Amino acid sequence: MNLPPLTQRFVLHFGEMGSRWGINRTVGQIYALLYVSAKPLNADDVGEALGFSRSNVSMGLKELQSWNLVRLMHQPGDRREYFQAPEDVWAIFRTLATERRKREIDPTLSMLRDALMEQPAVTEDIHAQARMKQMHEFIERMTQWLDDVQKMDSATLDALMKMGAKVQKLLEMTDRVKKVVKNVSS
Amino acid sequence: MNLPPLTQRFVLHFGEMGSRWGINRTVGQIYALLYVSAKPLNADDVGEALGFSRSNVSMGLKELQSWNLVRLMHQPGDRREYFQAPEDVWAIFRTLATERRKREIDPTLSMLRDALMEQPAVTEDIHAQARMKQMHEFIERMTQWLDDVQKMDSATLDALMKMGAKVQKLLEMTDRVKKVVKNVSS
DNA sequence: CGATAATTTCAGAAAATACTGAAAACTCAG
DNA sequence: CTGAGTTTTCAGTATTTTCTGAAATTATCG
Repeated sequence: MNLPPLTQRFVLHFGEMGSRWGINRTVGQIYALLYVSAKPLNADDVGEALGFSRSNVSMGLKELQSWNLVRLMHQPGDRREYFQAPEDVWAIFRTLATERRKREIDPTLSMLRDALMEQPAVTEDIHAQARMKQMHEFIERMTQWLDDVQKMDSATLDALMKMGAKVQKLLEMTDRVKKVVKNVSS
Repeated sequence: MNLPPLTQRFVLHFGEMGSRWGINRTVGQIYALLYVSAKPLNADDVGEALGFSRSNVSMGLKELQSWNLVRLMHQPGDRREYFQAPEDVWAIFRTLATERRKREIDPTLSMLRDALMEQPAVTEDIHAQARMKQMHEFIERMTQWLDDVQKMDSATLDALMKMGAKVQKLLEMTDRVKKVVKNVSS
């Protein structure tokens, strides 16, 4: 690996981090490299920059494509495929959220739904089922909220997050306003 | 493994899921078992229920403790340690968020901060640093928001999430109200 | 303070995962 | 259609992670 110092630090860090997620070191490093690169890179560029075999890069890029995390493009007069990460960090985050949900949340929800339909046969399973119900409700609410949030554009989301805890105050205030309006009109 | 059917399905599912997160199968299964159990379990209970060696259970429980995901207790007249998962799913989620942040986000933030202080030496690193700045700002905003949210109690959070997209409408409405108030009073 | 019960550590075995080079498959210009 | 350029597949190897049993450590009872 022979990268400029800042890039190298970033790439190595994401390699390590990758393994804490389900993603492996190779994939983490490839994504980090694409993320900081000014120009799209082809598989050979990536392999050379990171010191991976060509086939390993191919696997890694395939994985990233399956996550929708890289865009594939072509340069005029060059047959090779070039890859780049999206510019917008918000967009990357959204993709990540969508994909993780598809892989982790949805299967869990479906398992829970199935389990909730069954009639528990033994005492222990009665309690277990009650616990599953709690978890199911929690996840349903969480994903419903995520759906709502995903529909907003980046600007609105940004505004909402900047408000942070103030949303709570807003909630209370709105409550008071509503009451006043009601009193006046009646 | 000899568990009642619903419990078994749940436990196996979380074992598989565990490996998609950084958590390994054993730890996933142990947590699932504790989560659905009506009573606290000791290490032998767990080992027998899941068919793991005593030492493996010990490792798994230690891991879960380091994540603050289990509570340790004692039964009167019994020397063994008993473990249970918290009742409140919200609380579990919060712990998970806190811990993942400590392990994944904070180190990344600190790496990014360091990298942003440096003077890039080559052209590529200038662009790389700009990208890191974007990521840093995004994560800062995200974690600030999480901090705010974590401070709310479960009920408020629940209300907020139920509103979902309506928060946006609320935002717009409040804007109008403010303008009206301003007009009236001037 | 022993003796006993319970937990933890740890070296090595077993299993799972990642990585490579070589070969196969695909793509496209001529 | 041919063949050079490119990407993908895959069997075997290397590496990492998980798991176990035995031994060491710690805690508690009498």
